[in-house]
Parts: sequence; C-alpha cells; structure tokens
Amino acid sequence: MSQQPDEAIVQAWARLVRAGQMTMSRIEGELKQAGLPPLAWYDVLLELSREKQGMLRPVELERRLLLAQYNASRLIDRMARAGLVTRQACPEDGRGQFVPITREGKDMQRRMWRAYGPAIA
Amino acid sequence: MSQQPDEAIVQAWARLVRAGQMTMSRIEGELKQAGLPPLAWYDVLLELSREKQGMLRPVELERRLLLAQYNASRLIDRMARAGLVTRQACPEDGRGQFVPITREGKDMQRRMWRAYGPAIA
DNA sequence: GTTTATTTAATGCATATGCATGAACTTGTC
DNA sequence: GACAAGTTCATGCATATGCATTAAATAAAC
Repeated sequence: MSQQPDEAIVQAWARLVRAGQMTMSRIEGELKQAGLPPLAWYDVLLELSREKQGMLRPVELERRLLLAQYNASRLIDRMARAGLVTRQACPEDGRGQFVPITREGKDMQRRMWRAYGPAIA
Repeated sequence: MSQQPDEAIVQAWARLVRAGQMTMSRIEGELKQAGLPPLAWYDVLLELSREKQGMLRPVELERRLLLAQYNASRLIDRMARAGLVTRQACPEDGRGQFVPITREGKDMQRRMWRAYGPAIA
C-alpha cells in the first residue's frame, strides 16, 4: 500500500461507510415514526437485559458501547427520565453506581426489537 | 432470510458499521489535532474543486453529498465564514445561488488531503 | 496516616443537528 | 397575467454532542 492511498479507493471506502450510516439513519427514522426511541437506547437496553442482575456500571457501558463518558452520563439521564432505567448507588465503590433496567425498559427492548428486526431487510 | 433476522447477525452488522464510524471519527480527530476542519468540509471542497467553474449550487451539493437542506445551508455558512467558499447570486434562478470555492478553499482541500490520506492506513 | 495520583460521574458552555416554518422566486394552469 | 403549486434557501427553537472542568471517592506512595 502506498503512503498516499489512491483517492478513488478512499472515496469508495467513504461511500461504503456512508451507506451504512444511511441505513442506520433510515432505521432510526422508522423507529421514530413508530414513536420509539433512538437506536443507542436499544444498545443500552440490550446490554442491560443480558446481565443476570439486569444492571451494569456506567463505566462498563462506556467500554462495551464505545461511548464517551459524558455521552453515557447523559444517555442514562434521558433513559432514566423515560423510566427505562434507574440509578442506584454502588455499595463497593462510593463514586460509582449501578444502572438497573426497569420492567418498562425490558418491555421497550422487546418492542424496539420487533420494529428493528424487520427494518433491516 | 427470515422475517425476523438473527440477532447475532444484526449485531455483527451493526458492529461493522460502527467500526467504520470509529475510523471516521479517528480521522476527524487527527484532522482537528492538525488544526484542520472536519471531514464534511473536505467533501464539499473536493466536489467544488472538481468543477470546471469551481462552483456548484447548494441543491447540487445536497444531492451529491446526501445532505439535508438545512445542513447544507449551515455548512456553507461556516465555510464561507472561514473564507473557503463564497456565495454569489445565480443569474438564471433568482432563488438560487452559486457557491464558488476560493483560492484559500483550494489550498485547504490540498492540505486536508495531505493529512487525510496518511490517516487512512 | 497523610499526601498525591487515578478513577468515576456530572455539568457549563459552545457548537452542531433535526424539525418545522417562512420568505423569495419560478413554473404550470387557467 | 393572475393564481396555485412547487422549488430553493434561511432560520428559530428544541435537542444532542464535544470539550473542559469539577466534585467525590478510591488507590498508591511515602
């Protein structure tokens, strides 16, 4: 591979990535039209619902979903305001917290999956 | 393919798209660190510099770069404020305008490419 | 055990994005 | 040519994002 890659190849690659983004945002649109929250929420709900305890630390969510710290903090804010998760203190670490999924959260995760799945095709 | 695609496959696909986004944002970061503007600016500059007249209508930019109308409008705003493009009235259509690239704009396009290319590898 | 460094989370501020609307102009219809 | 419909572009407002900083706690060093 040359130091300075071919412009055409770069363009093609960029277009590919953008195609993926378009698909994503199309799905976002369908979710929104169905009155459902954005995809990032689904990722969080899925991660949480997979845990035996149904909860994770924000730090762990950041790592798994590759979120910036402030991004995670605010995402949790909104989801908590929507009643899908809650915050609770973390006994073994005074700074930290646990973010358990609520019953509504689980319901939402299922509803989103039903809308999400078909939107892929 | 089933109506309801396999969750694992969807996850894999989503991860792929996200990987592309990460690469993109890594490049964005390198550009910013080099004091250069975001990638979207490069796309605009490239399109404009390819034109014989060095200019395009906003509408045409929207089509080519898949930008929302308001998005294009504001992107042009910022780039004009930075002196990379200008706005000029469109003789054959009183509503429209042309957006010619400036000399600084062309310079910037080259500078960005020199930073962009190596960042791909 | 006190001091220093590191980790975890929240937030103020500037900027960017989405959505809805508005203003200016062109085109087609009658 | 007057009128309705469509096109092109800008903008107010709410929301989201990035960056830098702060607060609170733990861990590490001495």
